[in-house]
Amino acid sequence: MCNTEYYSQLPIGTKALILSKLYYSVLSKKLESIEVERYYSILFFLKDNEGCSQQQICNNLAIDKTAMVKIIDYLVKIGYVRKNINLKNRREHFIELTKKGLNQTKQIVKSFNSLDEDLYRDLPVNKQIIFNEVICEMSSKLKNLPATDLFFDYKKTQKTNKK
Amino acid sequence: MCNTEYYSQLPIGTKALILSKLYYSVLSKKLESIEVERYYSILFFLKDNEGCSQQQICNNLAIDKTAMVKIIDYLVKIGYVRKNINLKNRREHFIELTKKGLNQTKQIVKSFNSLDEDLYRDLPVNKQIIFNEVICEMSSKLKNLPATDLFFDYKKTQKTNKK
DNA sequence: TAACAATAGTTATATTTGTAAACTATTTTA
DNA sequence: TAAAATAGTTTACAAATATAACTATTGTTA
Repeated sequence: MCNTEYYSQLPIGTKALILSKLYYSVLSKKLESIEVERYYSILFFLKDNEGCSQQQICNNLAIDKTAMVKIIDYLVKIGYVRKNINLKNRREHFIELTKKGLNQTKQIVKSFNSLDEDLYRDLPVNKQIIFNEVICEMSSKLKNLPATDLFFDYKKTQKTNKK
Repeated sequence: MCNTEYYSQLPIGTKALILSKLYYSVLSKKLESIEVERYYSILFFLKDNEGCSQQQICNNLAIDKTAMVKIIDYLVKIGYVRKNINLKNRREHFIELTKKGLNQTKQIVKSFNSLDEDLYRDLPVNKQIIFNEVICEMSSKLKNLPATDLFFDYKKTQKTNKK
């Protein structure tokens, strides 16, 4: 037989995945009027971290760097961001929001914040703090456990030149 | 300029998404010896909910039902699950683990549990409880907010017969 | 009870994302 | 200076996501 409210018995990672799916589904609804339908978290991140390199976005948001190339290309195409070579380290590209991108991103940030407020409403502040502490600690613990190297470049190139 | 530890300032949904990515990346590493490389949460769910319908899995794990068809087909093909028509409601298919599937799932459950234990270790029990309360409450709140109907079939067919 | 709506699952299609490998260009290290 | 590491790109393919239309079955109601 099948429980209807099984959520609380699920593993931590599964709970987190479901929470994020529900969250982004609600957020997308709130942001239907915006041109972009995704990449909200990247724009959110860029607003606070102007002139970031692509790799820094990847590291902070756990997104693969080959996926990031396409995302940035798309955001450049629709005029949300600009790409400038770092003259001090010509491998790096600084990513910056354009005026248009910044305007749209302000709305995105507002939606993120209002949704977070909805979720924190009626929740005692000490519980909010503990929730944040715990989720941060868990992510930082996980970063130090052996993983399939999905997002980070931990010596991916040890098998040099295949021949 | 770019912070290296920006995580704590991210929105709730983004934190949850990153946590789940890190979690599954570590879990996959632990389960490298297992034949399947994904669908761990579905097998975990089935172990406690034998004879579930596909729709019930979808509702509980927030997975789209068209994706579920392919996943179940695959799990049937590799001999992990069985599909039986519910004779009391012939639209429904009961999904059950086979002996092989159950054996593999036991290892999967073990890995989930040991990873959760790692994450809870050194964390006071009251914080563990609050974390779970909060994450459950948030998911249940989100289910009651307007969303793009990704996973659930809330009157998707209101625009009848297109003509 | 006949028409209609709702539900469970399927198929088809298109787009996006995930993953791996190999690659250029640049910088760092030995 | 040669080798290794880093940042980003390209290609190719597998898998996930999203939409729409579909069958079969069950529930509702005029």
